[in-house]
Amino acid sequence: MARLQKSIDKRTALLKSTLGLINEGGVQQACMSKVAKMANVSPATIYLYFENKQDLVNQLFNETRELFSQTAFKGYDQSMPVKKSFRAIWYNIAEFRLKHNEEASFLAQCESTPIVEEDRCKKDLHHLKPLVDLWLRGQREGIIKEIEPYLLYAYTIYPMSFVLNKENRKVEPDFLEAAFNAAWDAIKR
Amino acid sequence: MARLQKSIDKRTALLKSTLGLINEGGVQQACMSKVAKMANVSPATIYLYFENKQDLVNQLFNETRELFSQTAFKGYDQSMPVKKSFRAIWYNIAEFRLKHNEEASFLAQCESTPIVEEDRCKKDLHHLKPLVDLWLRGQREGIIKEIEPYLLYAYTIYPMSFVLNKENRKVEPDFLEAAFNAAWDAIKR
DNA sequence: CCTTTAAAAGTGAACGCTCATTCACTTTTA
DNA sequence: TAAAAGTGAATGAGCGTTCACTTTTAAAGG
Repeated sequence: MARLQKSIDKRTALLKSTLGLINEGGVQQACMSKVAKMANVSPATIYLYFENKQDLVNQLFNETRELFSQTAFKGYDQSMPVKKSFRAIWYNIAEFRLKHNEEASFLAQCESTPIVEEDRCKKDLHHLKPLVDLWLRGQREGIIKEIEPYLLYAYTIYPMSFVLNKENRKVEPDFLEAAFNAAWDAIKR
Repeated sequence: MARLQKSIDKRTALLKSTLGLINEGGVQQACMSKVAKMANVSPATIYLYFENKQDLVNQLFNETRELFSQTAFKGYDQSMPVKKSFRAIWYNIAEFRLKHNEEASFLAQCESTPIVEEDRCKKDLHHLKPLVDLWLRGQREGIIKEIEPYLLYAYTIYPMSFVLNKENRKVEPDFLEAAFNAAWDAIKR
């Protein structure tokens, strides 16, 4: 049991190290020896937990995006009105960008770079299904513009990865509210 | 004269090869030997035109962004009303994304990846100064929301790199107009 | 409770490969 | 004909990955 926990911790440390190194200098800077050193293990140990480097990066991507989705829909209640729901999800995602800074910029890097293999559904919105459904409901209710979810995403969620970045100054509540209003105005009817 | 032209052509071919390779598989896939082969020169020849790989990538970035700025403000007339000017610039940028597909996705990659050295002004809007000035004028006229240029950019220009991508289906005029309307609605008062 | 023991986990050094860069040399230019 | 441009092969560093080996683990036996 303690043994299992140690194993999990080591795996987590390896993922964390990879995350940090990729954020600092891209994939080529995250070499196996550095990842190993940062996680206080031998390079060979990495191969007990991951098939190879690509597998390491893929798993990091999958788990990071899973964390993203979970945060996005934390406490989401479908019975609320469209705008209120949208606001809740939008702020959840903002919270993710702010609290999990490294994870967020890693995901942003994956979106515009061939780091991760999964090309097929890289650009679809599968991981945001409940949000897409919410938009469709909003469209049926005549609240939201009749444009593709793709566009709705581009003008509400996508900008956050630009706006909420670490090199940014402190993010005031006013700033966040202004950003949310811009997002809502972009897609409301 | 013919000699000078040949020199320029060779340099251009090298930049073009680098662009293509980086887009295909990231910086690590754009190795000097491949760049050389694709441009029909010897690897050693690259070093007649560029100091090293980083210099090659930096120059590619600078010149690509220069092309971007020039396209953005092509035929820009400051005396026109704010919305009309904004529309013209927005469509210019859309044209850039569509016509110079490779250049556009390279720039997008640079924005979220530590490919290029120039960290200082990576995230500022220096290369879009006339647009920022236009926004300020719009704010004075009470047409545009009183929020930072940073945010205005995030909700009007930044989304385009997501929306207008090569793996996207054909871009109809209607689609483009819908995207523009979303952008304008996001920032108009 | 302590010792045994075999499997599991972990290791540092080494291998083979690829890459950026250089160099001695050849070709082109005017 | 000498300077400029271009070259293919060589160099050395760094990478991902493997391997022979050591250490740790925890259940079994006394």
